[in-house]
Amino acid sequence: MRPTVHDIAIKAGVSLATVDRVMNGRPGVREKTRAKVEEAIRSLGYVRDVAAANLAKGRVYPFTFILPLNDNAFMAALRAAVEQAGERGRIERTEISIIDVPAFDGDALAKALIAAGEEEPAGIALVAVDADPVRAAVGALKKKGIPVVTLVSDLEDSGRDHYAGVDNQAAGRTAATLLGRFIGPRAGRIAILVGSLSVRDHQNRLSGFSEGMALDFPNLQLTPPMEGRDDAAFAERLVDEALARDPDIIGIYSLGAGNRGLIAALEKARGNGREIVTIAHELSEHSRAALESGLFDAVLNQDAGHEVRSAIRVLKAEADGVPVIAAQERIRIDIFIKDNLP
Amino acid sequence: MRPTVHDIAIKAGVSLATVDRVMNGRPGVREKTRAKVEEAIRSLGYVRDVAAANLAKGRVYPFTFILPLNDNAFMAALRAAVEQAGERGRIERTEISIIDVPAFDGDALAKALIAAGEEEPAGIALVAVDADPVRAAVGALKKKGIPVVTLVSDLEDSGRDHYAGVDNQAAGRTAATLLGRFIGPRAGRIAILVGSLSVRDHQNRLSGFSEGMALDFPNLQLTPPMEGRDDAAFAERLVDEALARDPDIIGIYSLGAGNRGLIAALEKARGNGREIVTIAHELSEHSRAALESGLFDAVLNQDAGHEVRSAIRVLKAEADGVPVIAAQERIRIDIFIKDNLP
DNA sequence: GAATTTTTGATTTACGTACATCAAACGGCG
DNA sequence: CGCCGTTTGATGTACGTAAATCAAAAATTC
Repeated sequence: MRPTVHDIAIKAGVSLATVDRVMNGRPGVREKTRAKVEEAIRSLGYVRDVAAANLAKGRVYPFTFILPLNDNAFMAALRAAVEQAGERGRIERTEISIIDVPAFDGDALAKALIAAGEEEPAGIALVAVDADPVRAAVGALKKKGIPVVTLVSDLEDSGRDHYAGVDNQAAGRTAATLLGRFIGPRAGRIAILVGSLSVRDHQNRLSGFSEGMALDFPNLQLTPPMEGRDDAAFAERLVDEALARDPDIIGIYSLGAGNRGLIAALEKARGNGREIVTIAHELSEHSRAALESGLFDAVLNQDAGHEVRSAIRVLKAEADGVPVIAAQERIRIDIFIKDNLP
Repeated sequence: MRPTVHDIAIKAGVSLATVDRVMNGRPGVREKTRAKVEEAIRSLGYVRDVAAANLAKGRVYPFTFILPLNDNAFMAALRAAVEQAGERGRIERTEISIIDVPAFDGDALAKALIAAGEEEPAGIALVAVDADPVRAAVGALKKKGIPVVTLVSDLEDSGRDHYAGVDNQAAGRTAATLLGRFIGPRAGRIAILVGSLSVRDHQNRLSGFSEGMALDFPNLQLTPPMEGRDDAAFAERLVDEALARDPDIIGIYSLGAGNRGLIAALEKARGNGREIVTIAHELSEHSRAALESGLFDAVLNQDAGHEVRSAIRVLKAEADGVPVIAAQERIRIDIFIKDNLP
């Protein structure tokens, strides 16, 4: 059997109460006694039974997720994943509340963070916007001892405990390699469709992509990125026009949301006998269908469910003061082609 | 607050003892009363606090993992993942014991299963070998009410509760698409390196690969599979010879273990100015280096850690009679290229 | 209607930990 | 020595569930 607090007490030759004082950092224990107890803990290999501890504390973990009001498929999936985690949470003693903030608005996010901190939750997860007020707000939360995890989009130099998301620079490079190799030795131009260049993730993807292309595929030239605003109709027109204007476009990298418009444009191109090698981001109903029909050649994906669950695991671990298994928390860049769809 | 058994008792107008009888399927409750209690459970949305229940039961989950004595990198990783899960298990109240069996020996595996069943564990995970005695043994375990999960390699029509592993047929098709597209329109021959054709997973991969190639890449012909026995030196010689014999080989699909020999052969080929597009399985130290140096073009991977953790989650859920989240338990076929290495 | 069986209630203990309270022992100080 | 503050012990309650016991009530049988 695993050792319990009783065993510790006996081994250390003290009472249960003293063990409790040591274990929970309560005052009124002589340094010498504390050392004795800690030695007993070490030598018996005692590990606190977290379930029992939480039961005793009657503890629930109130976590706050701050999500942008951004209605693309990925954000919808992310929100759904958080809500689902909230429902499952009854078993796991988590109580997840969601706070909505306008998308890409650093000041609003910072305000929301501060407000969320007032409630003294056991942890906060946010889809970060790269702005100094946000950084400051996160710093303030950390100073209050509240675990903070960034979700999907990171925030460097903010003191956040963890980033539950993918390396977007690497994602861009991955797209470059796949696109270049799928196209082969042919020369031509590559169109790039972004959501908005004001978003940090997209910037990173673009820079990784440009770097990878320049390095490995001199036969391919990049056209200036088109900002589709994650709006299907608008993106469709942009792609239509680009393809009409430039017959040398043989590949497209779409690194934002709004795949529907792109798909519509590609369908028209195919109707005209033109096949464009295309790589897009985020697996959804639409991008999945596009993979299966051959309109998309590959889709890079970050699993929203994994990200949310990872964020919760990390927040819980931080709240419990338990170490996290880093390998389990690394969010992968998934490559999907028509054959390995889940 | 979430409802407790007390709330159920009050709501149903019965005593705690009766609620307990209903919840744990104990006898001595009239059908009418049982219905009343169940209605109260439903209407209050009661969910049993599993942590508290386990605490009360003093329950530990003794799980048995039956692993083949097979010393390739993947099996080593799998074993390590199981052992690591065993150590973490103290917190999660699992107690994992590992039983070794000779690789690919159906009779030995069946015997081990029966012996493991005698101990009445809370669940059994096995790397299945496709043989009737194994099927029968699994059937017997199920009849005893012991949850059974297949790991890495499935066993159809055996009544196992779950398969924690990838779809190897799909993996083969994925390899075909990647290899064909990386090679492009060139004509040539593809060499295939398997571990052993007596292994079910490899058969499935091969069949998926052949199918995918035949369908989409008529410019590429497959040479008969070489059996490398997962032995580095032997595989190296096989590949050396094949490349020397056949100058038209422009691609290799290695679907087994023993990547080291393949890598050595590819290095020599590169020395002779010959670049072979290569796709292999299982990410390891060596295959990772090969990706980075460009000797491998892609590696398909199943994450041993995910598989083990998934198997444990499922076994625990089965033991608790709790539903599993299917989406979380699906094991992906990971595609790695040099840019998205974890 | 009495005897018997089945169903239900009331109550207790336990799991491993947290937390609070009160008493006792200890130390140093004047 | 007595006083006072600190350290430690003893003890009890709680968390939500499991499991057991014994008594009481209800339903069934003859």
